[in-house]
Amino acid sequence: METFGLLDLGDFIGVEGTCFVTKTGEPTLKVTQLEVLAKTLRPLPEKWHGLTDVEARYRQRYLDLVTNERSREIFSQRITILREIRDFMQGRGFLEVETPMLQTVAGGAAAEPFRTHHKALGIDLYLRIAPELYLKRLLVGGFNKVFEVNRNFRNEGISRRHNPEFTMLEGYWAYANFEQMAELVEELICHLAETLECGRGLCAPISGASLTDRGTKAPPTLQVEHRDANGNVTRTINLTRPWRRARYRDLVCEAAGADWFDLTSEARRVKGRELGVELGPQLADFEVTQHVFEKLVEEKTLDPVFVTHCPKELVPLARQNPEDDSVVDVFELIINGQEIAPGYSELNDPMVQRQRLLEQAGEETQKLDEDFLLALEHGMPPAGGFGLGVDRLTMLLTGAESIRDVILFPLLRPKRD
RNA sequence: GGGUUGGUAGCUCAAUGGUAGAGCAGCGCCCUUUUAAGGCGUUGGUUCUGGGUUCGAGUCCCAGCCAACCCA
Repeated sequence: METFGLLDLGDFIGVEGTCFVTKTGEPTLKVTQLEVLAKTLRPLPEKWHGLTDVEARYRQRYLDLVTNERSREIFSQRITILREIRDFMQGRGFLEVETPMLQTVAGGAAAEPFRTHHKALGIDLYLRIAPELYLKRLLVGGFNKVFEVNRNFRNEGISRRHNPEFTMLEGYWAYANFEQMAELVEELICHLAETLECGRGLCAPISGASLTDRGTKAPPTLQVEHRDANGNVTRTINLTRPWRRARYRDLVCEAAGADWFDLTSEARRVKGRELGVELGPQLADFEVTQHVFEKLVEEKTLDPVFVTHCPKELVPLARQNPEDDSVVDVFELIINGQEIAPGYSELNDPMVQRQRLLEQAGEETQKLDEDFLLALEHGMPPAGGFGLGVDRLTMLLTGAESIRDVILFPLLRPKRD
């Protein structure tokens, strides 16, 4: 019994005994054997306030998880999301595949890669910035429905929305187009939202997001509520289907005036600045419009919108629209003020693809993935493709304000002392 | 990369330029229905780092490190 006093909060112990209820009604154990399984040397953070220092929460995630229930809950929801993504995609006949993380050419996106080196081969390799070019090789190989959910690496800045390594879902579907991909993404995200609602009884949110399914009468609604630390709803995002589809051009006109595209270049700049958009002097016309789009449409859009018919300058690698060659057959899904998922009718013409990649590579022809182009020359079926950032999706569904709150060990600058 | 804010005990936070404190945790004793928190007592500090101003710096100034937020 003296040893009991030597125990500290945080020790792991094993006990044997019989259960009983005290006269005050408290269920308890009459302990006959007690064994220390592990001894703590350091005290846990205070249990009432928990660990609130943001830096400590990220650097010593284990303390955050031990102390803060909300944090455990977010990661549990993330795990559910990943499991349900796989279940959903496999249920629709997509094969989950694994493609190289180490690539000789970092293709499939416009981003700065991380470089590493293979000793035995004596060559530099890149950590992938996207799996796209390998998944398309699989389309050539006859895998008509494939997906991969795994890490991408981009050697760029760190922010509330960016971590250098992040988890991406990409899916490709032969003989489908971007509109069918939009449908698929819409069903997938709604499925995830509904599933998290089901798990609610086990891990009811204290703060952050909750999902409500209001009313059994038509039309049923599906909403995500984001809450602050006091549990007050700060934002409600309506995920009820069907989601809006709108053309890029129409959305710009809604925000900046129906005559936007009739104005002269100069008049557009003036009007853009009047509307509060900062516009540098060197911008091309399509960039001016894009800035207006980002500030006045994207950032203000809470509920889901599939933006279609985007100008080809913005998405140079996509397939052009058959009726209007100034726009491309893609969608950008916007929810909660940010891009969540792009989708494409994929380019499968090897000649056009080579030309576009050459233009993109410019002087740096070593960036040309000849092996991928060779694969296309063997014939890739027309296909729809999409990408979905799992971290940002988790932020949306859990109400996390920072990507660091949905990544267990986000990259921080190391402490020196 | 630029701007703003912050960094004090294990944790949460105080401290007009004038002896670095409190609550919780810890430790000791007492009490025994204690949904964070029963009572009394008590230990605990390179105030992020390095310079400077000053009789005197946690506080003011400069530089650096780390972080958060905003902007590019």
